[in-house]
Amino acid sequence: MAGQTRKSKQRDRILEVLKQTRSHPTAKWIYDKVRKLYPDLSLGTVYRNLGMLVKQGFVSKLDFGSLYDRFEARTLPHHHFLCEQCGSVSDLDLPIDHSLTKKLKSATGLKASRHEIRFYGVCEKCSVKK
Amino acid sequence: MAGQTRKSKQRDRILEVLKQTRSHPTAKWIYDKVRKLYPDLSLGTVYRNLGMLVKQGFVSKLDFGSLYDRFEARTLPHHHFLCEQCGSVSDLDLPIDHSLTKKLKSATGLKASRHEIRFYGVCEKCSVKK
DNA sequence: GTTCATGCAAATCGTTTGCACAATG
DNA sequence: CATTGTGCAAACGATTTGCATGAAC
Repeated sequence: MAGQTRKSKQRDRILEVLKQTRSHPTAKWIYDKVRKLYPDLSLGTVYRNLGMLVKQGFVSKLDFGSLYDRFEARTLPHHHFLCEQCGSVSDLDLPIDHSLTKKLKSATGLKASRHEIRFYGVCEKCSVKK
Repeated sequence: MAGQTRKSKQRDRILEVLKQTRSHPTAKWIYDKVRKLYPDLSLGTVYRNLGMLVKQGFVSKLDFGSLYDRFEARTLPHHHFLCEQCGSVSDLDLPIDHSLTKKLKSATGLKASRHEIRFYGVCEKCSVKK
């Protein structure tokens, strides 16, 4: 009843391609890569397999939040808390630590103009609901 | 030739609604709110006006990255650098500062299980291209 | 009156899903 | 053979866009 996972050449290749890149590709990019070996591959298969690989923990989906655009009338930089249960986003009033961008510069040479910290957890409302 | 921006009741109301909430609403949510006053409002108008307000700096669009899902075969937590020019995403090897979640807890009471820092700037490749 | 903003509907685009067939075990 | 994975195409859902009409100036 657990539902088995069978081997699939397509899935193996998808994971391999993903392991061999340092970029953070989209499904389409992976599709184009893998299609060189399996020209009949379909995008749907890529999405399905990525979903399985994420579920199995071999792959991370970069969590850029929900599918929806979200807006706010608060323009100054600030951090966010994202509830993993209800998907809500809350502003945080933590002070901005400007030394972080300096640390980034000295460690990597990259010049960032700003940064945002995203904390992930369970918000108060959701932790009350058992 | 600059193209003028005229006053519009709909846009005023959209900004007002956005200013009065502490949440980070979607376009649809705003649409439903504003429609109580202007029942003929269309979603397209909401999107158009949000775009204008963002361009004018009155509103921020929460930058959750591109429309596309992005994947990576790197499962351990790490930070990211996002290029504002070419949209590329790079992994960073900065150490994870676990004291941040403790600071969050003592400042707000919120318990985060993890966090991610996103630095925004111009990547090396793009800063070379003039 | 000229130009910009609106409402409506159709188009777009990334992602998901139903289905018949092929591959796995 | 029983079940899972695939390709294909259609469906889906958020966002964008073309167009005729209405509002701003």
